[in-house]
Amino acid sequence: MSQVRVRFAPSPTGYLHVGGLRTALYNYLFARKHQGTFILRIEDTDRTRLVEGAVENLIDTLRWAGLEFDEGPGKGGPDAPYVQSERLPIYREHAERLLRERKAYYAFDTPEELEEMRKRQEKMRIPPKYDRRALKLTAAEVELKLASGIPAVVRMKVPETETVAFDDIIRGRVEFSSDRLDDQVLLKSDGYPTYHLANVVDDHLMGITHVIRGEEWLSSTPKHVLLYRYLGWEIPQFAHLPLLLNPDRSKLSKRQGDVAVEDYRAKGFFPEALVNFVALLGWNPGDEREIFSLQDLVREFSLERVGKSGAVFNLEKLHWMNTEYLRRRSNEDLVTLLRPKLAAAGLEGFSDSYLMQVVGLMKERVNSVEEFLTFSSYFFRDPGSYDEASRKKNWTAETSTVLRDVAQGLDALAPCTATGIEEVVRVAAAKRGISAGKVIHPLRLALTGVALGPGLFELMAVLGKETCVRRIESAIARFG
RNA sequence: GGCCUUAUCGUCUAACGGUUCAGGACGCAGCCCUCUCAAGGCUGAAAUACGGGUUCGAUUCCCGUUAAGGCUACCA
Repeated sequence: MSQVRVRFAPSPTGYLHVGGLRTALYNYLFARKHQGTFILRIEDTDRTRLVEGAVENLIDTLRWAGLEFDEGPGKGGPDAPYVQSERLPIYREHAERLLRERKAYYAFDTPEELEEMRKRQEKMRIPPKYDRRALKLTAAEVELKLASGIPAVVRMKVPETETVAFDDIIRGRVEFSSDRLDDQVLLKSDGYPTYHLANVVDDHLMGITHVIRGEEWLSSTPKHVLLYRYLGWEIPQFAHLPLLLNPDRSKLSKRQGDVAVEDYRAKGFFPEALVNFVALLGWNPGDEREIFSLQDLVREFSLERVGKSGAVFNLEKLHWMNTEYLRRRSNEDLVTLLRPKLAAAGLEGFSDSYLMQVVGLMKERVNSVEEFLTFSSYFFRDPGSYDEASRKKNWTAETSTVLRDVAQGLDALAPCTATGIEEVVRVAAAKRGISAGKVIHPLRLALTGVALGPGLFELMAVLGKETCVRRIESAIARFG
């Protein structure tokens, strides 16, 4: 196999889609696996859909995910520029070549005329397709229209009846009959190319060996094959990836949940977890391993093991995956990640050793760094409210009396250790002749405001006795 | 409507004609552990869309049906 060159070619319409992330990932893995080159190319040929800052966002998100590209915008490379809007003359040149060779032709139809034509065809129940009225124009008529500045497009001339076939790495041989193919617009009236022209021209000029992209492109591939043939170019290998799906099995869309990688990033998912998760949507190693670092994936990946059917983007498994990665992080790492989130919530001034203890207690109970705050805010501030169900169930007539005993016992406790605290609590319970549980549950409520969390004595040792006593007193003041 | 693609537990998937009561994972249920919640351990329910072939033998190959999805733009 000659030197592998692959590309990820998103259009900058705002954010990186998780489906795009997987496409980028598979391209990246394939390139690295074969010591090839991974190229980022920006397909910004639709001026109406441009979004400010989208390219920077795309690059930033790719970097976050760990997918470094070798050539692309901002990075340069032998085939620069890698932004299609900066390559307009190249597309025009090739369009003109096709024009000269009569493999393409000018058309001057207005959007209204095309719309009308489509409606008529629909009514007659025939497949909507350009009727080639522009081909009836004489050379002189075309010249005249061009000269007078009437908006013109260049359309490719698809052969009447011919079988267009190609071999897809994932799907095998796929055949189309050319009479079903439309005379695709190649160059728009604003001078920009359509995807089809720009894509084929760039893939050839950039020496792309494998086109790895989503299945939504499968139907337009015969047009691309025809274009390669018209231009006399070698056809790259195609690999059309199965789609990522909504729970209802339609193509993954914004309507049914988060599709932007940055949404998951903002929610605190680890890049390794998201990457690992999407890698397994359509690909598997053939055995029962599921946790893979990017390096592992590079080693194991192959297009041959990519499946054919669409995969539902299953949030629950992503959560599990993220939890797996969280458990694997060191407590030090987690403290480092937690600190800025605390600061953002206006919670500062905690020592590393304090946060290390919090992380130690909560690590097995949270699924993301965010959850250290949402599930255990009581480590960082006194409870603002108390779980009502737990209060009703656990706060009895004798509670305040026994908690006062506990507070007193804590005051007297010299080294405030978990075992020492446990002793205090059990002694207080014994003194009033009640079970330890009768103390533990209301005590937890008084200290944390909630009914769940880590072992109470460890938790109290971390909070420290001043905080514990203060919270006990304020709960007693509140509930009597 | 036309063209193309796809079809194993709810979901992600394994089994590339034969040591398969169809394996694993997520999720779910139960039990154990236990001061709660988790974690952990154990157990369980849960699938080859349907109908024809081919074959000694089909989840696996072929055909049809059905269903789902994609495409059908001067969007990518």
